Amino acid sequence: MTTRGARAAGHGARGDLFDPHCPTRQLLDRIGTKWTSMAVKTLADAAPDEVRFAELRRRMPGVSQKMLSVTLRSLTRDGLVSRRVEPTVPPRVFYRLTGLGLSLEAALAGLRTWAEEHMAEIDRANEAIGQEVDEG
Amino acid sequence: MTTRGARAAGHGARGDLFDPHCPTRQLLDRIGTKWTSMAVKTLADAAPDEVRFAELRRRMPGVSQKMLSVTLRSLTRDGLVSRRVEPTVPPRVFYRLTGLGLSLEAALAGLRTWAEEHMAEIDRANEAIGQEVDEG
DNA sequence: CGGAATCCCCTAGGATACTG
DNA sequence: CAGTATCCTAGGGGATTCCG
Repeated sequence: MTTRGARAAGHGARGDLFDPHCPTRQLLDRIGTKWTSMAVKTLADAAPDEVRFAELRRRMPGVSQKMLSVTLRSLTRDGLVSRRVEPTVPPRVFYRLTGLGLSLEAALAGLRTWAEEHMAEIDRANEAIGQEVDEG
Repeated sequence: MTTRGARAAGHGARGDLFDPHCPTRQLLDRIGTKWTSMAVKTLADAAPDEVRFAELRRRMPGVSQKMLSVTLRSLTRDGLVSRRVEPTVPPRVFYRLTGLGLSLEAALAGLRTWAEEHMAEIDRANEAIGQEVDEG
């Protein structure tokens, strides 16, 4: 999650710090961000309907308005989310996953399944540390 | 990637900042870390063979010895990687994915595929920013 | 209502040096 | 060889305030 600055430069450029052929790292830089996966999931649950900013915020417990804004802007830039503004006063802004976003959600679903099935094991492994000497 | 400190406390505890029923977030906190996914992949490619520390380091271009160490310790704590020490002088330490680690790799493979197929679109979307006004 | 700007803290993670 | 310990900085992300 460190090389985020490389985005503006375009990571196909010559001066890359890391393997430019590792799209996985790039992807994780995006979805590894605190609220991205939750936003994608929330929008996916609503699809094909659009969701307004405030409503989205309500469905994502704990997110600050700044971070939701930042997250959505990033997703929009990446072409994963579409943004529609109704130029009323006050304005209404709607978000929805694009086709690309939906396909990402499908890929994420796999991870989610794994997490749901196995995170408990990881927790148990962590708790087991420190006891292993006794049991030896 | 921020709430990492919650690990020691055990995220089943009462004081959780976020939904304790979101294992996906926990998982991303792990694999979203800069070197974790690369380490898992590298170990998976070698499986079922063990890999020594230095060899692993060589196969992961750019990783510092500190970060590899930290990453491996974390993976070991999580039960995703097994660690075997030969108490020779100098010592030789071998790493290998556990069954749990291998199953994670399988889940990660899905993400990798998605990334390889679609990161280019994301790049294109990013580059398109700024032109969209011209095109009307 | 949606969001941009500012301030500030905290952690990931790189460089370097030391140990067994 | 395989770490561990220390120092340092860049950036994520929370709170708060201001704007159209």
